[in-house]
Order: sequence, then C-alpha cells, then structure tokens
Amino acid sequence: MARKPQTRPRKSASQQRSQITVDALIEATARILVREGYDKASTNRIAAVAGVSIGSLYQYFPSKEALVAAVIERHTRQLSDVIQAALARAVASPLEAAIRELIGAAIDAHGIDPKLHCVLAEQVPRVGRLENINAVEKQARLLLRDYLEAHRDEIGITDLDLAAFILVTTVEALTHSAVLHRPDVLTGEKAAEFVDEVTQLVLGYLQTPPRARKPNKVSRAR
Amino acid sequence: MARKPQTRPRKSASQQRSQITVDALIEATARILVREGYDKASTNRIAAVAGVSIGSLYQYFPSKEALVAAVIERHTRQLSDVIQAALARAVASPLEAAIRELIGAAIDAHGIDPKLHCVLAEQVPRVGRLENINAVEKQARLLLRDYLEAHRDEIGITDLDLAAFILVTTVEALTHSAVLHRPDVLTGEKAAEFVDEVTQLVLGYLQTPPRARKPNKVSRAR
DNA sequence: ATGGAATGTGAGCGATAGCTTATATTCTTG
DNA sequence: CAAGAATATAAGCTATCGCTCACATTCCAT
Repeated sequence: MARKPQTRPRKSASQQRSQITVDALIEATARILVREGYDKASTNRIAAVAGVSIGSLYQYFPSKEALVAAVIERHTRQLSDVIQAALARAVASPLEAAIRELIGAAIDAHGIDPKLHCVLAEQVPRVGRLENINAVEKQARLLLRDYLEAHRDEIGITDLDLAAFILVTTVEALTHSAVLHRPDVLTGEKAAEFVDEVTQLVLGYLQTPPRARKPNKVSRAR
Repeated sequence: MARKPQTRPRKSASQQRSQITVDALIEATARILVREGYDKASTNRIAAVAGVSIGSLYQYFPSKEALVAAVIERHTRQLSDVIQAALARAVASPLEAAIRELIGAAIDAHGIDPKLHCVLAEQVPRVGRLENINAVEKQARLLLRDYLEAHRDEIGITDLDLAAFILVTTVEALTHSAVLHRPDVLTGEKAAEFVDEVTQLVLGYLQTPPRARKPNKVSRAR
C-alpha cells in the first residue's frame, strides 16, 4: 500500500521498537568502522551485523553517508561534552590551571573511543554531509577565544582569534598524534610529563611580552 | 573471494615509451584525485584520462592502491626536498633563524600542491601500502632532533625526542590547518604575522628554563 | 477484534568497481 | 628483414556496491 514518496525515509521513530533498530544500526556501523575499516562498511554488512534487514536500514537512513554521519555525530557529542565541561570548569581558573584543564580534557576526549576516532580521522572521506567532522574544534575555538578575552590582561597576545586558532589546533594535533603514533607518552608517569611539556608550550606563548614583534621577512609568497 | 595479485606487473620500464605511459598514469591519478576526489578515481577513469588502456595500467601498477601510492610517493618526495633543504640551511643558523627557516619550509611545502595535499590528507584511506603517508614527518623529526642536540646548550629541554615530536607535530598541524581552514592567514602581510606567532610559540617553548617543572597531577589515566 | 499505521523483510536490480586475458601493435636486435 | 620481446589495447568477467520494492509482521487506537 505504500505508494507514497518512498525515497524519503521516516524522519523520527515513534515506537520504542524502531529506536532500538536505529541504535543497533549506529552501533553496528561504529563497530564495523573500528574493526574492519571504512570501505568494508557496506550497508548490507552493517544491516547484517545490526541484525536488521537492509530495508529497515533504509527506512531510517537515506544513505550510507547518513549512517556514517550519525556515528560521527554521536562520537562528536561525546567529545563535545568532555571539552565543554572542562572549559566551563576552567572559566574561573587562573591561566595555568585553565590550560592544564584544557589539555587534560583534550587527552580525555581522545580516550573516549580512540580506535573509532582514528578511523573517523583517517579513513572517512570528508565530502558531502561528512565534511564537518571538525565541528568540535570550531566550537572549542570559540569558547577558548571567550576565555582569552576575559583574561586579556594576563596574556601578551593581541590577535585573540589567531591565538585561539593556534592553541586549539596545536593541542588537538598533539594529543591526536600522541594517541595515534606515540601511545607510550600517554601512559603512566609519562603522561604527566607530556602535559607539563604542552603546558609549557602554550603558557610560554600566551605570556610572551607584547613587544616581542619582529618585522622579519622569511615567508615566501607563492 | 579476495584474490591476491597473481600477475606480477613489470617492475621497471626499459623503453622510453613505457616511462611516458607510467608518468601519464601517475599524473592522471593526481589530477583526478584533485578534481574529483578519491572515490571517483576508478582505475578505468584514470586510464581514460591518461589516454592509456586499462590493460597498460595493470602492466605497471598491480592495483589501484599501488597507483595512489605512487602519487603519494611523488608528492612526498617533493615535500621532503623542501624540508631537507631548509633544515640543511638551518644547521648553521642560530636558534630563532633556524626556527623561522623550519616554519617557512613547512609553509612552502604545503604550497607545493595544496589541493592534492588536502585530498591525500583527507580522503585517502590509510590502509595497506597507503598507511605510511606520514613518512615526511618522521624524517623531519629525526633531522630536527639532531639539530636540537647540536644546540643543546641554547635550550632548556631535556627530552629531545619528545621536543622534536612536539615541535614537528605542532608546526605541521598549524601550517596544514592554516592551508585547509584559514587560507587568509597565509596571504599578504598576515603571513608574516602568522610566522611570527608560530615562531614565538616554538621559541618560548624551547627557551623555557629547565627548572620550570612542576609535579602536578592533572592527567587522568583511563 | 479489527483496520490502518508503523515497522520489518530480503530477493534482486542497475551500476560500477577492480581486474584478466586474448590479441594487436611497436620496438630492438640479429 | 625476421622474429621475439616489450608494450598497448579493450572487451568483458566476477564481485560487490548502494539501494528499491512488493510484501509480511507488529503495534495501537477504536
């Protein structure tokens, strides 16, 4: 009897039953991404692992892309919670404590589901709906900028936007790369050393006296 | 049924004619990657764009993966040349000049073929032969470590390996991210400001007095 | 209890992927 | 030139992909 626009999947699941199906599909997608990689994550395989028929899959997700996007969104929300909580805690803290909070949060965030994080970062093509994977960073940048603005008198930086960009990019890259390529520096007592080093890096930058500007010409335009 | 490559393709081309074919294939692969993205880069399409038959393609490249790997290798070699030249120039320079050299080299390197660089970084799955995309960073890390060791007395860092890791990761992430998400900061006079800022970041870190260690406990293991 | 809405099913379609192979053409070398 | 080695061609094979559709089952309000 269904001769309506079949191309459009149902937007929301009203019954509890369907919510279970949706969850199973997202979970299965995540599992396959982690265990077998992006290109092994075919829709048929996802449906099979979820214990659901392909037909049902396409009732709730209009495309494979939408499925992966859902996984990304779920993961992103988890990360975001950690980051926001830390930044909220840091608002009232002095500079160094706030920075340590930020770095700790970045490390914790990368610990949520490292394998999934890697797959999302390394294998998922950033095209179409999947291109805004970096939403978390963007949000962190804005929050950090606010913090820097509130503590303007403690730091020697004028371009706060640029500073926020530099710091968020740096801290994220360092923790990310540590998780990926140097897991040793995040285990045991080495973790504290790592945090110390990164804190020094950030703190040294922020506390640079404002007059430390040199009209050098090294960059070559192209 | 996943069949292994049974037919070994010819390793080296003896005639000049075949070298042209190989070059055309690599070039076509790069062009398609840039203009249409990774998953549009089918072997049939690559062969067509190269003006070569698929049969010839498989004479020289055992798989699509091998083709992409060749593109990566070519790009990597170009980057590597820029980085190594800069680091060679920097060996004899004092700290700040050397750092500016390094940062300038990173920016220049990212300017070689930014579109291709982005595609390789964002869309190419890091599996199989394609997982050592980061060979350049590894090499840069070693070279920088040597430099730091030679200038040990000018800096306040003890763990030179960790420092090299941090610096290379940071500079690469910043230039990479700037190219990708903030191309504005690399144009015109802003470029100089960007170099200044990153230089401050790096310099402030390296020149931190050695006693600036705090036995803090912020990191949370999981 | 019953009818319609919500949900679930899976065979199978069309497209395209990576790749093989039989054959044709060009080069090199005696 | 002859002949074999090197190189080039493209039709087409097999596999798999994302996805549809006709239908079955379950839920819920009446």
